Amino acid sequence: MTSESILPATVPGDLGWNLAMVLRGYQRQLETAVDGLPGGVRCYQVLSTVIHRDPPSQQAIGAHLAIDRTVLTYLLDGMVDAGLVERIPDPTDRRARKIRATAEGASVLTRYEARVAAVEAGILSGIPADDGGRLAALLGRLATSVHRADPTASPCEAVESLGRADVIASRHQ
Amino acid sequence: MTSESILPATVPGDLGWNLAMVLRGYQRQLETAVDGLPGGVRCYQVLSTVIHRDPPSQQAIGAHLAIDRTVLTYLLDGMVDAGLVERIPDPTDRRARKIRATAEGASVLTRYEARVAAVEAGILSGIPADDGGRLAALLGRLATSVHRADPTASPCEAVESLGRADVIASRHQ
DNA sequence: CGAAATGTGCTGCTTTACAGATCATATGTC
DNA sequence: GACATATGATCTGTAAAGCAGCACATTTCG
Repeated sequence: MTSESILPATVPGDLGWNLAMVLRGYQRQLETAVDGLPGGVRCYQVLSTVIHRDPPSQQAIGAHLAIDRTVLTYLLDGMVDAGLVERIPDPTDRRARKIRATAEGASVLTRYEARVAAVEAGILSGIPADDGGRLAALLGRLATSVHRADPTASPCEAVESLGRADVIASRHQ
Repeated sequence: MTSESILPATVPGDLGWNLAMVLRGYQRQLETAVDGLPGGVRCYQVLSTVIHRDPPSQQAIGAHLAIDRTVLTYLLDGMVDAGLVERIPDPTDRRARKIRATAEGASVLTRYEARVAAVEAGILSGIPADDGGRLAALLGRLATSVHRADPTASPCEAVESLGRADVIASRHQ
């Protein structure tokens, strides 16, 4: 009862509706923004994950993005065919395949990241700029907490602890 | 370039990842919370929409919840069979079917709303309480703006303007 | 060396969403 | 009033996506 006051005047279920509405609008715009990539939005997500988080295996990618292993297989097939990434046998564990971005994959990602950033800014432009920043920051913290409580997302916990400031610096040319 | 500063230190695509992560954790918990309803989460959403927003037709429900007309048909079939709602020919336009909740449907919704509210509070408990409230409020405003910019969601614009304070009052017993 | 465990790829099944046609009703025009 | 067109709902068939299960290669443990 005491925690009721933290919620504004909404109906139970509005949180999910709001999340779904924002995510749907975001993903629809993103679909046009990543037009040309084999596999659509997921291709961008995989490429971004590979470059920015350097996951050790396909399983780590799938766990991070909630993509089924079997789906990831043919998704990566298309990306390999397009020359964006390559499968390299992990020298330390030859069962696993290390997914590494090619030079073209890196340049393609840089190009598309500008579009994606524009889409995100466009979505957030619906509310005042400082509120947009606050929302993005709060959402990031909430996602981290949800992610931590999620039992299925254990493999990328190690990746989570990797530094991110250097990664961000690298994308600003 | 000037709008870059409104974004915190994130990679382009993180907004979508954060949204998807939170929504996925939310919906997973919700699935267990609405266990017993015919149609799962969507049944709850439809029931909540019918009672709280009083949509004039099935089309309005589908547009509001982004449910395809054909899917909504058999989803409502299950709800009618369960005695939660009933299809009433609209006297003003007999092509349309007015979906009205039965007395049992209303009581069922009230019961399940407590569970859903608990899930939402649990999700938001991952961050400080006042931040959770701020996030929910900001997300609501952002969802409204996205919704307004969404051309496919026009039919429920009229419903949007309906009062909500009375609805909230009624759900507190 | 043998046995269990793990990563990956392949196959088939189930569920789900979407497009098209159909029927009933409403609206506009003559 | 008669007709053509538009809209809401339902039904049918098709396409896509996810998931469980099996198979193969490789690692790790006993």
